[in-house]
Amino acid sequence: MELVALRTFQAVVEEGGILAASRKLNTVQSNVTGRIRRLEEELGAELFFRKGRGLELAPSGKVLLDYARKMLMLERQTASAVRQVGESAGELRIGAMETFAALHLPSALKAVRAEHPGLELRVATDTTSTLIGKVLDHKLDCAFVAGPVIHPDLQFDELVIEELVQVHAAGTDPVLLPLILFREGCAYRTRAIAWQRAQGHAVADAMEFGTLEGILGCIAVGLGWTLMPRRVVEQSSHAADLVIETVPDEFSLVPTGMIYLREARAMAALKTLSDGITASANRKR
Amino acid sequence: MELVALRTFQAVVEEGGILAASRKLNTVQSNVTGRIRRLEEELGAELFFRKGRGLELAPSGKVLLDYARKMLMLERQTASAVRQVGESAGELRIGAMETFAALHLPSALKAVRAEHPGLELRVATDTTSTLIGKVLDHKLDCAFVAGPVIHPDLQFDELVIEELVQVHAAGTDPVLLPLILFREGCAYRTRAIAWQRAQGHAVADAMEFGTLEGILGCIAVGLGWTLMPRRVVEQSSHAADLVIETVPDEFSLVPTGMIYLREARAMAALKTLSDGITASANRKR
DNA sequence: AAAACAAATCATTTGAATTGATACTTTACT
DNA sequence: AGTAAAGTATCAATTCAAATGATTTGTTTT
Repeated sequence: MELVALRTFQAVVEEGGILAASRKLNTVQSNVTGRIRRLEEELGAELFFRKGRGLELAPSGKVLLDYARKMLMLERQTASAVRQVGESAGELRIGAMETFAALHLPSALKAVRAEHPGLELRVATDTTSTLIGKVLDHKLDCAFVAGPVIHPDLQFDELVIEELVQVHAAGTDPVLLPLILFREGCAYRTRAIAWQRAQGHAVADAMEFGTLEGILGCIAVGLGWTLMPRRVVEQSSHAADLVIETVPDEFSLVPTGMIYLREARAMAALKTLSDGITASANRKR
Repeated sequence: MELVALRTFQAVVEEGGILAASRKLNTVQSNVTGRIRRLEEELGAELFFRKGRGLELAPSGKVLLDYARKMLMLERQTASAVRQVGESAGELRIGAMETFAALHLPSALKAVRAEHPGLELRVATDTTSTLIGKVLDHKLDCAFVAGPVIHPDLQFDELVIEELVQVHAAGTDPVLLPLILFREGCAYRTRAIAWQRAQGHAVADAMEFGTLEGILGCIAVGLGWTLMPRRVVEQSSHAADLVIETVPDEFSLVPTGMIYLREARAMAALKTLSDGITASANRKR
């Protein structure tokens, strides 16, 4: 099976016919007919029902269409990922949860810049689950996420233990307010919900929000409450308006660390980076 | 990019050289050299470092290797999935959680057999998450899983609400015993753990076990406790030795239903099947 | 220095995919 | 019914990209 065949097949389905597909693919009709026929021979399956004029997708075809889409998607990803490696030589692509980026990255990045002056640094913030996927796909060289992460291809080095606290505005009662959280996949989300359950509170409708300062701003004006690392709240520009409540250890303590592919390039820079994190964490303690 | 190129690339990496790869692929050395060179041109990346005699995988190559493996894996899956469709004409492939299979399937299958006499029935038991994957990959026509399932390509029809109860052996204290559960991905697992947390109990080390009767057997001799649908326990051959404790609604009630691809073939048989389930559930109530 | 091994290069060949023309089938219109 | 239009299948001729086999270049090993 070759990808040309799958590209052709997909075009026929999407254009609704062989002639239309041939135009889209800049080739002639007989060519498309032939490629489809060979694909059918190879798979030993009838992909289309021939109806004199026009085709109708057969059951096998529907199945193949799903897989063809996956493969062609993967082909595009492959090409872009491999090209990126070249472009990202001398580049360190770092991912981090937004809270982590705000709290720990700045000083650590300074250390990396000092030790590896030629290295360009890129930082992308996202949720833990998305970051894990991006590291696995070589889209990022490393990422700072809530742990523990257990995966055969990934190394997880625990660096700090983050203390989550409950935050709400002065003069409001969090029990009555909705939970405000990052979008789907946020590692603190499950903690917040588990804690609520444990307290016997129904979980109030959770709002989702994209940015850290945005969440704290909403909370400061009394729109809701959230669970967030203590130091993030203390550093925030809204700190004056916010009330911090401690949370039992089993819900509050989150091991947080760096993940990277076990067979990583740029090991030296990664070491500098993680050392920078632990150094700055110790200074703050 | 074509799959021959990726197959060649993979062979070179795995055999550790172009000559060895050429032998494996039943072709000549210059051929392999050419395919690799063209792949490098197309991707605009150096995949190997040439060291006079022998090659060394370059960073871009490492990335490509990961993706090549994924694609070639997907190619095999594609071929087998498409071939299966042909073979499985006149076949209904059903997946179910083991508990569900024991409890609800038998009578429903009888109904299907009566209405569609020619249809061959296959049943595979697995965990909810695995079953979802298999339905998405067209490996199964439908599956009975713990809901709710929210996915753009899947239809989830809720059929029954399962009541989970705590089970342990007469004369034992479940608080002191380990939790016994199905393997990773079991939908009742998170329930059991959430409930334990809510009660303020530490979650005792969970044991994992493959079969339903196996779990109940272990529990009957006092090895642990578990969370399981009430009717399964009542029907079990070990029922006499087991003690049932009710669990608060928010942890015990599990919406359970049938999933299938929105664009499913064999709609008629699926309807018969789900009707059979609801009919038998009503009879039991 | 010679032998052995591995990869790159290149002229030549081969064959699988493409082309272009033609035949066939259904649908739409008069 | 008759005809035009639109779509697909088939097939001989062609083409071009990939495969071949021999040669060259470079690196280890002895």
